Amino acid sequence: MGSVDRIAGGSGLESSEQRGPTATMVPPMTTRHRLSAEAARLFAERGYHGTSIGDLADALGIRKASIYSHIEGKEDLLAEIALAGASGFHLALDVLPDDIEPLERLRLALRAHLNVVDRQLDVAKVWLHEWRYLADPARERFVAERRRYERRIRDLFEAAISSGDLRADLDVKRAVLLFLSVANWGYTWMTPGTDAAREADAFWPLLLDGIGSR
Amino acid sequence: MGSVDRIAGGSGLESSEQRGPTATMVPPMTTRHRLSAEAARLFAERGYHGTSIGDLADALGIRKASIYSHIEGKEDLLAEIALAGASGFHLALDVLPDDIEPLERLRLALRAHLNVVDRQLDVAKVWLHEWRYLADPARERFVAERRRYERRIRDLFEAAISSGDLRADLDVKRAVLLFLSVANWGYTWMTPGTDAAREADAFWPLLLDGIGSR
DNA sequence: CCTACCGATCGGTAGG
DNA sequence: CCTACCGATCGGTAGG
Repeated sequence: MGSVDRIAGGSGLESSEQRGPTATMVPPMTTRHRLSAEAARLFAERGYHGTSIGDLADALGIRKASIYSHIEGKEDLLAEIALAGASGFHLALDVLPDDIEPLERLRLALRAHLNVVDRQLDVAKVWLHEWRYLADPARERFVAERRRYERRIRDLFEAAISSGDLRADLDVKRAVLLFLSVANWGYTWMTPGTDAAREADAFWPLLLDGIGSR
Repeated sequence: MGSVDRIAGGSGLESSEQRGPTATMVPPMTTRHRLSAEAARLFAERGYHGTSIGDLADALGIRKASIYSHIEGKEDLLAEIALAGASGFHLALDVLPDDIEPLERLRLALRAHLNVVDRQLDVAKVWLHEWRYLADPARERFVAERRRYERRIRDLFEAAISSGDLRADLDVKRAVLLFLSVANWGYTWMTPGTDAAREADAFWPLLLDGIGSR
């Protein structure tokens, strides 16, 4: 549980591998960072219950008992990754420009969300599926962060209605669900090479104007 | 593996509980049926790797060794449930009336999909998430069924474009993805009491006409 | 970071 | 459907 506090800005869970010869001066990853990254990768691939501490140790090239010098228990890793996912999505909204129209903000929010899914696919998968294996103090915190995120998306919708960019009679609850459906379903079809901004902009007119012929 | 063939029409996975005093003459559930239903329930709740054969035995009130008189291995159950999910979604499309306009068929397809999610929530969750723990002969069959389902939805879109009900310049690939996003994301917000047809009809104008103000 | 080890539980089998 | 049992692995600890 305690290790959750160790997440610094940027969460350090972006990638578990060093870049190739084109990138220069990338600092070495500490074992603690590699542990987080490998845990995200394995939890995403095999699931939390399908990944053993021994699997993690093998991935790091150390003995499994050594894992416990970094964490107190396996669930620490799940809590850390799930909350890092929440941080990633929140941060993506935080850095949105605020001198633009509400509808434009909403468009950029879709871009931002799909971008996080694409750039942190492992973390996003844990954020979507594995969080439910969290036990209660961490689980409650996670659920609160997720609800807060949904509220922030809803607020963007409300603002765009107030400004007249979206229909005044819009079914906000379901419009938010529609937005989140598209945004979260991205994990199924996005691969590391996907251009998230391009995809978001391709979905945007579908959402805005619909699929109908009129 | 072999037990997959035992799925009859309707799959028998609808519910693990007998009805209350209002329903009459409901035939007793065999242990084999209860095993499937409990497995779907537990796999949906705790995940495939988070559910032990002992958990299943406890849920049925028998010893875990007795489970093996019904299945050859734990994965049989996963294959059976995942493929029962595929059957459920396909069947829902099969029974759609074919003397109606393409766009109306598409609307009913959304109803049908959300209805399956609602009525077989446990099976739908396994169909969405747990299938990936399937090993290869069963996994390939599952993936083929899933692709076939997506193709059927795509065909409905193509037909509705041909008939002029949907825009001729529609981005079909992403429109299908939008449809499936909404349909599949339903598992997160639907509860046993949800009116699936009502929900589908509430999402429909959002999809058709969009959320924009024009 | 290691070796050595713990009790509990895992999926599964033998043989009724 | 049961009792009895299997080797392997689980998360985790002791003690360097």
